[in-house]
Amino acid sequence: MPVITLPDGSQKAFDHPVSVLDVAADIGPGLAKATLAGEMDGKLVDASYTIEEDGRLRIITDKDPEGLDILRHSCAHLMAQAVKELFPEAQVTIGPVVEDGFYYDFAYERAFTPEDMEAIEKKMEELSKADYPVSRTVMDRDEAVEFFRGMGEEYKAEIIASIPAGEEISLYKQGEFIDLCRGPHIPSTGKLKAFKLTKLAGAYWRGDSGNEMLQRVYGTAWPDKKSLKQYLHRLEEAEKRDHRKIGRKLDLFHFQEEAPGMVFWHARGWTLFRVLEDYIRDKLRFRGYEEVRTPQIIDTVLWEKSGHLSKFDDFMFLTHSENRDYAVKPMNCPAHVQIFNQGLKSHRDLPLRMAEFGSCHRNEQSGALHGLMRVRGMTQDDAHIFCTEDQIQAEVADFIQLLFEVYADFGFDDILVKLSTRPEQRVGSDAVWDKAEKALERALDTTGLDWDLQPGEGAFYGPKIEFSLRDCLGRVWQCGTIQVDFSMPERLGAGYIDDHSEKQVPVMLHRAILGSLERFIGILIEHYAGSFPPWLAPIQVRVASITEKQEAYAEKVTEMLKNQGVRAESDLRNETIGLKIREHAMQRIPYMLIVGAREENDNTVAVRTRTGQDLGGMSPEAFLERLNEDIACRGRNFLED
RNA sequence: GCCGGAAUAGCUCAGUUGGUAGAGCAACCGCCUUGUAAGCGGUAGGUCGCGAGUUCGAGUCCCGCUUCCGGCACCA
Repeated sequence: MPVITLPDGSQKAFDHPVSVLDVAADIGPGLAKATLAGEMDGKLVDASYTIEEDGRLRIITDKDPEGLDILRHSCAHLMAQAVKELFPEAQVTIGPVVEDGFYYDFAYERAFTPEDMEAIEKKMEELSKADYPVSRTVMDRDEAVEFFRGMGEEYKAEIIASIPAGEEISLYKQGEFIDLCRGPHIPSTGKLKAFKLTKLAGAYWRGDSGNEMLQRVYGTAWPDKKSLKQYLHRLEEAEKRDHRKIGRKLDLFHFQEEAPGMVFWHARGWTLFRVLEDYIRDKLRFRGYEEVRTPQIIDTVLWEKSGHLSKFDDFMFLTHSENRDYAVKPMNCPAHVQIFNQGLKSHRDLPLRMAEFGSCHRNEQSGALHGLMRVRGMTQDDAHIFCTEDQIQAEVADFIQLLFEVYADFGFDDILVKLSTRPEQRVGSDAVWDKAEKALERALDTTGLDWDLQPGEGAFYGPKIEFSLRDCLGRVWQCGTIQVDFSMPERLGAGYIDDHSEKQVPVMLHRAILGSLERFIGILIEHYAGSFPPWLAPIQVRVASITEKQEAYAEKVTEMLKNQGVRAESDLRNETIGLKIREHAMQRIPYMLIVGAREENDNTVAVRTRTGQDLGGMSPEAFLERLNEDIACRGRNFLED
């Protein structure tokens, strides 16, 4: 005779076992209709789940985040049902929920076409209208394997076979369609009213490129049509922020066929690049780094010694000249060790922090390239810290602090932090790994950040921390990193003399704040949607004359600003002021100074921002003062806040 | 690299069953002398990504390649 406690603390007593749906109906018909599932004593269950014991129940509707996930998961099943009806030969595999939607992978003799996708979506509409009840049954593991094998579903059988024997397998059935699933699911297919299939893709079975490729269909699902429409609109808006589009519109850079994955920086993009580089240089100056520069191509002998050539030869650009083989450097560390190795180092020299804006080339696989985010020619804001094991933690903590200081200057508040620990294949003793992993972990914990552990994901030479940011469509890109390296210094013969006059091998920390300047600029473009804060904007100020009579005055104002270090340009074209304003506003230039007869007469400028705010008239000097305040704080345009 | 899609003027895109390649914006040249998001008129601009094939004839159909886009895999 269950007594059920609801989230508001109220209790309901029943003299017979009841389902989640019964409880919802007892509360009200509206809630019963909205019920998708329940949470019984912290465990998600179907709406049809029978409650026999006392417990705490929460009714899940599409207003709950769990409800939305259930809706999407059920939508994946609906899609699988549609695919099986249209393509009975197709085999189902897995269909999980992802951000904003779901996907399902199918094994089929040919690839699905965009037309197939439309047909699948149409079939889903039909199946939803038919409002099939979704029912749950359980089976013994071996029974389930046989069951799916009997249906010709080899992939499902394989998945189930990998579940430990004796475990109960739950199956969900809607109409003729049956799928293995932990659940829970919605009570009937009619609950799915707002969905859309979004993209087709190939995906490897079990995520392994050695396996066959399956057909993946992505979709999105929402509680109602309005939310779906809003989501699709959000996507459209996000796509407008695409750094490749904005890069073209703002004349920042381009790519061309003859140099895939390598950037042609235009004047404005290069200005941005240099501002960013100088900004980091300035940060490093006060943190005890020394900046160096190392060769672009180095004899392959060094890359053999470092171990890179044997591991990454497919990804290195090789070149040959006068009976010598060279590699274009894919990373800077071996070169930095060469500098470290010049002259005998003492423990008093450690930690030694060596930075380089290192231009590196990696022959990334063609399918991996993605605008500025994944390139073949990149510039890392790289540095290597040579230190003792005891210095690791302090150096890491110091670096994380610096990284967050930098990211804060750009207003990033969604930084994904991951710690990757020892993989199976590795160098170095367990004692050393213990020490390094602990050091990274402690350094992370002192920051109070949320971070994820990725066991076994570290490099063979040491553990690492990764800092990732998202692009306009939510794709995650690793930017900053700090990695401990127990291997390279020894391989390349680095050493220092300790306080007992003994030779020791230093630990090397590889670290980058931005990662690659290219990728970071790509992220920045999307983050600001091209409206860079004044300190970053390639052109900060545009002085626009109203008629040609103000040419000389406009030039004078522009020159004055330029002499004060402002990136100012004048627009003296014989065009209407309306056109000039439109064009410069679209170019996202933070400030426009408009000069007509009145301004020339008063020795002022009329200040307008790219968002259309009118700051009124002021002297050029007064404007300069405000601009400099703005630039100094690195915040957003003062008029936009 | 793998699966799918795409490539037409500087940009965004149209181009029917195979029959002499189009628009808007930008550019250039005039006129206008302009007051806070597009002034008016004119001119020019293309080996339809590259290569081969089918055909009397290919932007359009077939094949190969390149690059890009969306995923997957990879990322020292």
